[in-house]
Amino acid sequence: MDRDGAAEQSGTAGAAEPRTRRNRPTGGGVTMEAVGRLAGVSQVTVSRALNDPSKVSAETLRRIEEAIATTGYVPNAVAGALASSRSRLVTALVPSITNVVYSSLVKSFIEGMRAQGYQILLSETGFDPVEEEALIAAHLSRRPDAILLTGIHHTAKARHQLLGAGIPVVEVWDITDTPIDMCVGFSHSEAGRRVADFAVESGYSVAATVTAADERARRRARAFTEQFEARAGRTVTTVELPGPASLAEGRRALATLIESGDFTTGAVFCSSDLLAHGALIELHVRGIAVPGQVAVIGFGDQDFAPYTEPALTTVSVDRTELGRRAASALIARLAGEPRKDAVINLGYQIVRRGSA
Amino acid sequence: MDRDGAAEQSGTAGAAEPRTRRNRPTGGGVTMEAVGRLAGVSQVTVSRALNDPSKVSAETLRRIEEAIATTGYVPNAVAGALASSRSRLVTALVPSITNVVYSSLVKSFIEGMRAQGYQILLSETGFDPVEEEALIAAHLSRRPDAILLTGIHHTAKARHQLLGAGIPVVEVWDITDTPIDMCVGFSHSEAGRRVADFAVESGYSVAATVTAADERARRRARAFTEQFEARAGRTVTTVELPGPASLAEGRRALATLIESGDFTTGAVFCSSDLLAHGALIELHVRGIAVPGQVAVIGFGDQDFAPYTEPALTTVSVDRTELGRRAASALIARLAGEPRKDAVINLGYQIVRRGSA
DNA sequence: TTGTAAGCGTTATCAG
DNA sequence: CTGATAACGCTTACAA
Repeated sequence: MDRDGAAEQSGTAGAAEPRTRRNRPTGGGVTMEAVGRLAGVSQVTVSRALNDPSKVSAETLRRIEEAIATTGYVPNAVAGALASSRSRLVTALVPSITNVVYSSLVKSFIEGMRAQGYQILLSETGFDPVEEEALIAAHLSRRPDAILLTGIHHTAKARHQLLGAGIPVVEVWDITDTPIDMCVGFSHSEAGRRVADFAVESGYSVAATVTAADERARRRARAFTEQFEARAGRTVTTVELPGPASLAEGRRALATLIESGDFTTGAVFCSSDLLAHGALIELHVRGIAVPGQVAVIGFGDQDFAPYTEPALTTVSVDRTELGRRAASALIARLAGEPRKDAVINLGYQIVRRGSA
Repeated sequence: MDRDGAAEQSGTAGAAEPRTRRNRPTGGGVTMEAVGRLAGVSQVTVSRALNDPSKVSAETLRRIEEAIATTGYVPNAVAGALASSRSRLVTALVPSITNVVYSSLVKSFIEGMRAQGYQILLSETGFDPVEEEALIAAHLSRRPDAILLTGIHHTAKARHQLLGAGIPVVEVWDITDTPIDMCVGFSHSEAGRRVADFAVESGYSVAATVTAADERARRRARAFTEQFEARAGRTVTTVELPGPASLAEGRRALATLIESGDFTTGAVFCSSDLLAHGALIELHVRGIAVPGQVAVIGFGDQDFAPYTEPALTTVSVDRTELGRRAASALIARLAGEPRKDAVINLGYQIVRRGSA
């Protein structure tokens, strides 16, 4: 079979058609038109064959499929989106793509959306609302069918543009009574408070927090501190890191805490498991018994948490479920279903292991 | 100022224009047309104001900017891409987005591309070439200006479609003399061999490998094994995991190795730092001296590697630089520069710390 | 079952 | 400096 069927057909087409604006530069794209010509049908029929094969006769379908195979045709989703005003594209904004907490959430979100034929355009805001605003505009320019945002705090302009876009929006990893559209997450302040309860009830009368530069983490730490101070009547020592969480920062924070002399025994609530793991290592190196002298509580329940030494007591949030629920919330809206549960609280769970 | 300027203008426009096909459904999108009407200029002038302000008078520009602000206009990149056949979109495919090794690489790639105005459509292949093939087709349908792939092994159909797309392609995290287009990475087999040299020269005469389900990791392990056996004259014990690397799997693998009795002393080469860290923990729990009785070597030099106990000896690959170079390679091509270095070998570095 | 025609919101070309 | 006008490659009526 002739590899270059299109060229052959152009002869068939006959008389000199007026040449179009662009001199068909690189072979950049086979069109439905070309596929149709090769299959002996019109362009629309090819469109139908692709979008709803039941509307095309078996024989025609076969010829079209053959033509697609020989031309190596790849549908142009850009043109499709413009014509139908449905892009089958969904946008997602997360604070960090290298942080498993977010990437695992996004992973299950992507899987959920992909199962329905949606592709995901992902960007990272770096925890910065201004950056987020710029990215929202950039994403909106691609005319996504829906959008996922992390957190509930966005600039006024961002909210305005989101509302103006008229598409379903889901905010995740936090919770509010007044979402832009929909929301699936949990309460960070409540989680912080409950960890304080847990610490108090576990018998710790002294506490410290180690918190990365993340508004939600700070909110947890603040709630923890208030509750712990209220119940234990002791001031909580606070360490706020200037940057993101890491094992190294966890070690350093514990070293600081211990060496300062302010904190020699008690419970440390870290804003992430990574920090907590670092804390564990530093304590081990210094020969400080865990949880005997110092207890450590993490946040996130990352997959390594059960395997640290001792195993990490932490707060578990089902990120996979969260991503899944975010996806199905959007999918329901995209399918035209009326919005039912605008706010879904997935909660969290304090998992007691060896470290506290 | 009237919020709904467009409506006001439609009165100005005068007589009944023939209504278009769609009844302007949701206010889904302000157009350049609408902005132009409000600013008292034509649609093309708005386009110019946005793409090349120097071609528009200062006064006109001001009025257009005002109109954009009051209408909340967001450019339609879909229409723009169709008209210009440049999408300003670049596609990236990685095996896993939750694995820092890849996400950190992608992060710096994204930053590099974004600086030039490109957005990145990211998907995860799950280490599966068939899945990758499907994703390549899906991505190509968005008509990206360029594409980044992880690794050098792709299905024949994928290669064919990539070639047909006629866009710059960069393959990363591996190396070959025959890239689809360009390639930036390092040699996995060479790295494996050099780790074997390192182990032999460090005095270990017994070795084992623990390897996750990743073709490149296996290639490193195989090269390590061959070289070690050749130089030390001893068979290398091999543990191949069925799934991805994790701290848990690292612990388990070491437990298996030790309990089998085949391996009581020597060096263990793990296919990732995560596995190595798990190994360290398991050895610690069992009271086995590191590196005295068992030495551990990781791969990747993740940020936690210097902070494990003992600090992890591992193979460092500059992923940030890799992502950056991949971006600049594409950007150069997109700017029309001729391809210079089609293959860039960034190498790797064996970092000796405490564990081996 | 298939085809024709119009239009999606831009950019590129060509005039003025 | 500004404006018509023709594409870009599809999808959606509407007709045959």
